[in-house]
Amino acid sequence: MGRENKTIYAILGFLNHEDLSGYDLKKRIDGSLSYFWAAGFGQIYPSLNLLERNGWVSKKAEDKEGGREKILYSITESGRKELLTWLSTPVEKEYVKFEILLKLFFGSQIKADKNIENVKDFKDRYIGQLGILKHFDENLRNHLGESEDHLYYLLTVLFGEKLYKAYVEWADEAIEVLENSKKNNKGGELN
Amino acid sequence: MGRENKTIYAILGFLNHEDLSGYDLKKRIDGSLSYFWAAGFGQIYPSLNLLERNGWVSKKAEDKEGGREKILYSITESGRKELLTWLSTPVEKEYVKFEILLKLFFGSQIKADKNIENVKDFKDRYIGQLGILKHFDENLRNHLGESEDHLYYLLTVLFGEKLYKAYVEWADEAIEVLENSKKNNKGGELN
DNA sequence: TCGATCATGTAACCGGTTACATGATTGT
DNA sequence: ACAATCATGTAACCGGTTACATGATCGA
Repeated sequence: MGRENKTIYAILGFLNHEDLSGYDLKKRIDGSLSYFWAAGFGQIYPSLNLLERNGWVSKKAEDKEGGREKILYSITESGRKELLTWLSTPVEKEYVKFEILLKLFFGSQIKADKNIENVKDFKDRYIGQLGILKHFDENLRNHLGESEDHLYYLLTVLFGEKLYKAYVEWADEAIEVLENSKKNNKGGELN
Repeated sequence: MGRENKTIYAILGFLNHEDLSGYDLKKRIDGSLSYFWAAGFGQIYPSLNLLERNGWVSKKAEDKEGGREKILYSITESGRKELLTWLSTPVEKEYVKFEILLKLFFGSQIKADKNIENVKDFKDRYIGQLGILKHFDENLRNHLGESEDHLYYLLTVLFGEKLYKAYVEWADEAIEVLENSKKNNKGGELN
């Protein structure tokens, strides 16, 4: 599972820009990281406590006329140092699980058409996602230069586009291979 | 986290071919699924117990002259039914976390060169993996037709190749963008 | 009035990882 | 003699998800 709570770095990263509450952090994460790094309240609030115990963030209740109290967190100097250290550390190997592949690996046990259907479902999902990413992409390109950050945001979007395109291309190939295998039962011609 | 232990289907899938022990299952998984679905002993043995409690597998001690006892598991009729049902069910949305993107998202906080280094590390890892997959690919193509299974195995390998190629292509683009941003500080020209 | 949003948290649970315990056999 | 492999498991722990509890404000 990666053995270390890296969501704390997502939190530190945002707090490095501005003071935020747990609720705000959730919105920031949902709005920009969620495609490759999601987090729920059940993880954010405990993580904030952990960060505070480590002295990497400090909290203060925001004065607020009316409404529920809001707790704002600020990054500390040692928190900023921790963030920068982590940013400069080489990435660990990612660990990915693809249910679609687990299903296909044992696919000979069911009809080819069923497998094709599963692959099509998979494909359609990412065609939809590609459309969303395209908007992000265009938006970011229009605002490049306003802030150096946008360049980095764009790099993450480019990754998503490459990734989802690879999914879709693979799905098309897989569907073709499976369609062929229905006709010539002896394994189907490849290439 | 996906909310359901899908590793049991990896186990059922292999047991559908032949009776195996927990130890054997680990080797099967390491040898063919581990690129997209890993499992340790600490998960396999408890999962086998769960499968048995559900009546999806049955166990029998294998007679063995000398050496430690070996427990062989066999899939039951209801286990086979469960496997086939799952195989025919549409895949759930996969949930992937990319630490490299989390780092890059906040990349403006450190030197461009450090980010480039991180991306290069990422790239090199997958260039290596691509070499390994190429061997799998060639091997499988040479044995297509021997069993229908090989066609399905090949589809999972094709996925890996597409995926890792996408990683590498993105890395090259990202490195180029970051190199450019070092020269023209105003965000770097894209396209 | 009613649902959405703002806002903070806790508890139960589950999947998965790591470390540990145990001990025989086989190959160098 | 010693390391690797065969072989089965347990316990502690951790990251993460889901559901629950609570209550105010704001717009339709």
